[in-house]
Amino acid sequence: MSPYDPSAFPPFAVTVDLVVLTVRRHALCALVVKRGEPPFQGRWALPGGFVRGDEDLAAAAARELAEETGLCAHDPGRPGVDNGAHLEQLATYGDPKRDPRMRVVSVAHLVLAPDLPAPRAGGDANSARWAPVDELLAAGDAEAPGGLAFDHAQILGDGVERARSKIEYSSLATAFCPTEFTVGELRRVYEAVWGVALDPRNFHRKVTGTPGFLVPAGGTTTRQGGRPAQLFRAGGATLLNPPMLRPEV
Amino acid sequence: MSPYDPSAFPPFAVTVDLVVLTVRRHALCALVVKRGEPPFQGRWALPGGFVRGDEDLAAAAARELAEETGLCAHDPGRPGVDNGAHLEQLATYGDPKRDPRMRVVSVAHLVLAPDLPAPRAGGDANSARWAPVDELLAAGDAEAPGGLAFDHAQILGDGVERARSKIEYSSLATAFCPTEFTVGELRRVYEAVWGVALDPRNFHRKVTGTPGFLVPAGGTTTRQGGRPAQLFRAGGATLLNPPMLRPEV
DNA sequence: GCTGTTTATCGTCAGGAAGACGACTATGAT
DNA sequence: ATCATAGTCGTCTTCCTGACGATAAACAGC
Repeated sequence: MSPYDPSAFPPFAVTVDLVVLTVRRHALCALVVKRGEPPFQGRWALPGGFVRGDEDLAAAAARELAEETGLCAHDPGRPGVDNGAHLEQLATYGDPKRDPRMRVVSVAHLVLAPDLPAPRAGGDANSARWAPVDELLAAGDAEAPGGLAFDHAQILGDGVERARSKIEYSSLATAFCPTEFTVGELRRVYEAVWGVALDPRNFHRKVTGTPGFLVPAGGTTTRQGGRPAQLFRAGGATLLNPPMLRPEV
Repeated sequence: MSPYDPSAFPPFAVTVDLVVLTVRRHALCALVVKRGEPPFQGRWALPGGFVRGDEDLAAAAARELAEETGLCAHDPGRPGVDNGAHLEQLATYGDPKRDPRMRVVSVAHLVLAPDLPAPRAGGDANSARWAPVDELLAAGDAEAPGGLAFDHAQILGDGVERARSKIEYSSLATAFCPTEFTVGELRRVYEAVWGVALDPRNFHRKVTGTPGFLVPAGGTTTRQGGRPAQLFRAGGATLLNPPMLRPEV
């Protein structure tokens, strides 16, 4: 068969879906939007949309992210503005039955963002919200009445697992923090993402002792109450060696 | 816009490409096939092909793998025969210009296989071979005369990097070994994949001391020369904690 | 001002893991 | 018999981590 005869392959629709994670009030939260049309009308789903004909996958993800949140994604693959969120490709989902209407292959992307103001979804604030991932995943998949649409529960679970493991050996946890942050704020990020309590003294020793992880920003803040804490910025290091260790069990 | 109006999205072709890695003669090698038609006619490329209309992505990858190598892939996602190779999704490549003829989105998969007999490619042995990844990557990308076709140098590089990092914290290195193997053979896998020399004594202590990594198979072999070595099988553990450490620099 | 509370930061100590490397063992080759 | 090769067991030092005591600097309430 000729691999490029247009009749030799079936047509696919390609979409991007976004797992946008942030830490709000000590909980790991994901952005979900309410579906306005069938199937799964009225159900919550991950934001996403079709890839355009002349558009790269990462560009499509960044465009959808900007449309949904106003965030400017910082693609680590190419230098540029980094006043935004971290964006990386997560995985691709292509089960023939994942969309009941047609064959859709979805390239899921993972976004890690600092705490944001209330989400906007094309101006309609009622149709988008931050929801704790524990609640979303406990609600089950699309078979369950309150579960996410399509296979989005699976996608969200994969994204959360990626985030949980990636902050172990990279400095990505800083993507959940504002530009300047304290060691305590960074620790609360780890605690929220992993769902565990960490020893503040050992955590402080670890992160300040890892070269390139944090650089002092020169000020202090007392926004958490208690003794003023030094402010830091994310350092140049992206890989932590040795890694942060997630506590057992 | 209606997201499911067929006129609202452009048509894509979806393919799977395979990064099939093995260890041969102390070198990490990848399977490449010679292209029989333009573009890049006569150049080496990764094996792959179109996803069928009713086929899951992993199934398409397993089918292509079987067609190219006769290997039976062991998808860790679902239980089944595991007399074959490890297969996992790697990443998806969708640059609008990655194929000069049309819009093709390729879902790359990574396969780790034990050393195999000479490859077959549809019966034509001249059109497929194992090549050391160092040579393939040193040859450059599709711009260079001897480089891999399309963006396959990029895909291969990503697959190699995934394999290099994944054997650190998982027991995946055993996927490069036959069913029964010695500690020395497993060490040579790590040395080939990482391109470093490891201390045989510390390596032996590490792998035999990690619970669930190796289980004794009950025999010994002398196929490497020297003192007979105990034979092991891969144990049930998939995640190594603490991980194997790749030496610095 | 004083006291209690909260958070940040520094220090100490014991246990474990890893790198460096010595020593011994069991095979085949000469 | 001797040597080369590979495998296996120990030792020692160093570093990292977890557990946890102690001090520091802010604020709230009396």
